Amino acid sequence: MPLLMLKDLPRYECLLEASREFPDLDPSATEVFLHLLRSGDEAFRVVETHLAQHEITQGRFGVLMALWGNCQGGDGKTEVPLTPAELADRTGVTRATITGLVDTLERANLVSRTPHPDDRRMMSVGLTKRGRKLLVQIMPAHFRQMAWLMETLSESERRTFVRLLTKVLRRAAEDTVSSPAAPPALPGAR
Amino acid sequence: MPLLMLKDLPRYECLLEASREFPDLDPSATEVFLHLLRSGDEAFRVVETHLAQHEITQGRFGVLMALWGNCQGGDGKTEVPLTPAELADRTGVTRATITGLVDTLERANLVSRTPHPDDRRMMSVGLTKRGRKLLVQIMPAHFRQMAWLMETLSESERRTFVRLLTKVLRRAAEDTVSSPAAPPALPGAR
DNA sequence: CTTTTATCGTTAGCCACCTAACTATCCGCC
DNA sequence: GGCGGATAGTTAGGTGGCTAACGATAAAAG
Repeated sequence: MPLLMLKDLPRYECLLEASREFPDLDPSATEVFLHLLRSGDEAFRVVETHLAQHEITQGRFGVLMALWGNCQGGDGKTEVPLTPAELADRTGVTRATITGLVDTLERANLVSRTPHPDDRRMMSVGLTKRGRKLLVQIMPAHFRQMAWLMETLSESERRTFVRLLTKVLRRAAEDTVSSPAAPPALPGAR
Repeated sequence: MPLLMLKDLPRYECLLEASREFPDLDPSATEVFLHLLRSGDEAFRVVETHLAQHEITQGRFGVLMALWGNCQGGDGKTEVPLTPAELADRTGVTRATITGLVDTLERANLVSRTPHPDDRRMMSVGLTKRGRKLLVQIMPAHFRQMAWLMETLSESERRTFVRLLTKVLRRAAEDTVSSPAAPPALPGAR
């Protein structure tokens, strides 16, 4: 689960010292990077712990929320059954993973699979009554938890935070699209 | 792998709208939370992709770095063999996981297990020559990648960023230590 | 109409995480 | 000295992620 296998982050002086041995090491960049992964892990752990009380993992929750579909789809009426491929697309995991998650959720009677009416290759996955009920039961505390986690940040800090996170996100996204045969220099050194 | 099973983050208006239906939902808090997990995932993916070229996962890299031990231990001489329990402690995973990772690394001849001289219950895990060589080979590009990822942030932005990340980290840490029998109200609603 | 190509969901097999239980060893106490 | 509890590492079994390959179906090409 942890993205960052490092419990105690190195002190800045350590990074500085290491940067003498390794000129490529940018102390402040490394510091931000490590803090980002560390904080993400911890924030994740907090909500994961809560969801676990309902036998729900982050992956299953992602599928349920996608099916719940408040916004995301944006077309007025919210809850709409989706195909596994659409679920994979929205949650960002592979179709194979969706198969497994839907298996689990179906076993727990939280979603149901039905053949797709138009295309016999496809399935249609939708929330069951029980799934809907569980979501309604879980969400308030889930939302409260996120709110609690960010309580110490002012509105202006939050805006700044989102701006910085977005900057990194965009930068990281550049790396994906980099040409397969990489140009001579840095961008990820692929 | 992904902490956040949600590829496209909801627009702020969506969160605002949803907050009318769910009063517990704090739009700006949720926005920060989702961005944090999303950016963490992406940053992780970037370095993971690089490490994968050397048949190294983030977990194995964590173990290797712990054994390399620049700073962390802090006692002058850097590289020191560690016991599995120490590795687990420093990397933040269970001893069982360490067993698996060390198995893999040992098979690849990057680390070696030897009986601990003082205590026959313990093992002593150390880098092999090959492991040391691989690290020296990997690290420069790894450092460059982190630097590249943060290149768009000024030094002052980085300081702000670390401050905000630390704030969230500390808040999240509060949740762990919360009394098993929780006090009446919120703190994570455990 | 037939053949190819693309797409769907699933399967099989790998990896790294977890918890719980186990064996071996050490240590404190009588 | 011997015995009970703590601690070491491992094992067993579960989960959720991945890739690669598959059979079924649909759509495009001939």
